[in-house]
Amino acid sequence: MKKIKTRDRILNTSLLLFNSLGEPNVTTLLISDEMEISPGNLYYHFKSKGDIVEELFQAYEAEMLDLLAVPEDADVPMDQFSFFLHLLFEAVARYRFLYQDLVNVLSRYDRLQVRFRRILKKKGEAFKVLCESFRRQGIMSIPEEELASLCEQLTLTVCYWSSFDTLSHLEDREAVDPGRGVYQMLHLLLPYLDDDEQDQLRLTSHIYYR
Amino acid sequence: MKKIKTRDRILNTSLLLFNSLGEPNVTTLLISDEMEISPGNLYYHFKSKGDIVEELFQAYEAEMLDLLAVPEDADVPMDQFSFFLHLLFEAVARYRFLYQDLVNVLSRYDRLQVRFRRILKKKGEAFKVLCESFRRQGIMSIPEEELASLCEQLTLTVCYWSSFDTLSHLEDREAVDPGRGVYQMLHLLLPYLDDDEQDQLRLTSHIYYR
DNA sequence: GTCTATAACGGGATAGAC
DNA sequence: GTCTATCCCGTTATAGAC
Repeated sequence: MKKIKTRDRILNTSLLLFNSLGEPNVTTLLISDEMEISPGNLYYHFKSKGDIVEELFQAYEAEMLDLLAVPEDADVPMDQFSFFLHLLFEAVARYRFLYQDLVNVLSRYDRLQVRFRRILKKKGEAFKVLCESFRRQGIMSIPEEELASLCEQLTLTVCYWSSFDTLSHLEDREAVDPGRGVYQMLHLLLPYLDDDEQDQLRLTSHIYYR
Repeated sequence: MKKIKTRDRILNTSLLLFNSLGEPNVTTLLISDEMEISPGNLYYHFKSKGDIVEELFQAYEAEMLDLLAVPEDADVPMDQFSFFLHLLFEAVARYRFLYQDLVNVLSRYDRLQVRFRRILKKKGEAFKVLCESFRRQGIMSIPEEELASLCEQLTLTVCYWSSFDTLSHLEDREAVDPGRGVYQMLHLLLPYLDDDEQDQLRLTSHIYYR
């Protein structure tokens, strides 16, 4: 039974509160209050609120870059792709405070902007690589121009699905079932797959739809 | 040469500043400063900042509901649909401050939430009606379940495309060319259209791509 | 490392004169 | 309708004792 360092508790509590209330609505006072430590103590560990945000962002960035390191020339089967999507949505959900107030957060902590853009770009590239793998395997056929458009659409959907889903179906900012996002993403691919693969996917994608 | 009422100037200036700097970053002082009136004067016309936001929202709501009143049983041709999309994106662009900080704005002015949700729902329904019109005309074929998914995707894209586009391609919060959004939306329909219509659309959609 | 107290600042909003 | 002056409050951040 190991005692968690205060510094880490601050990070955990902040992430929790940011995700449920939205980063702009969470004050340093609220964080320290929730943890039952003094505000001064919090500022002993972090010199500013922005530092907390940045450190959380760094963790997010690391997880994402790790996940997005897709091998160029592997033949990825469809079910592995679904799994990949699932991990992606889970990572996004864990740091959903970033996405819920994306423009706002990036405008106030502007050093994050370039880094976020880089991740976004990597997402698009990962989708490109994966679709090309599907094409090589002969289970997907799509004209070049439509491929670009599709990858943009996939990238956009990873970003905004959970906000959108919360907005249109739920009351609060609770975590959303990542499955619905995966389902939606798979349906973007669906029309470009060959017939066998389509039927297969129609059957399996229901697993994801709660 | 008619003189514009101060009240309206406040609304115009606010909208301008909200769109370019983000609503959370715009203080009532900045608004009055920009107009070269006193802060007190601003508060003579509006009893709070929230009232300004609400009135702008109301204008947005009116425009939207007007636009979304799609007749149930009309046979809408594809190029009219494109035009509809264009108007939609323009309306969104005019009030982009709402979308750029959507969760944040809706959480701070919570009376807007239900109303925004209602508009969102109407968007989805409008797309449903339009797709069904395409089906009736025999230019589109899509299974029922995929149709639901497609309409959600269209709704999501109307909401977030401009934020996404700004984020991934531009520096500031300037207005985005609505054409790219229309292009992207049309590409979502593309795979479900019959061959003739697809070829047609591939040709015309280039108009929209800047 | 942790506390209490408080400074410093900014933004929303009001009072009252003109 | 418009102005100036000011209040009030929440939030970030620091100082200094324990």
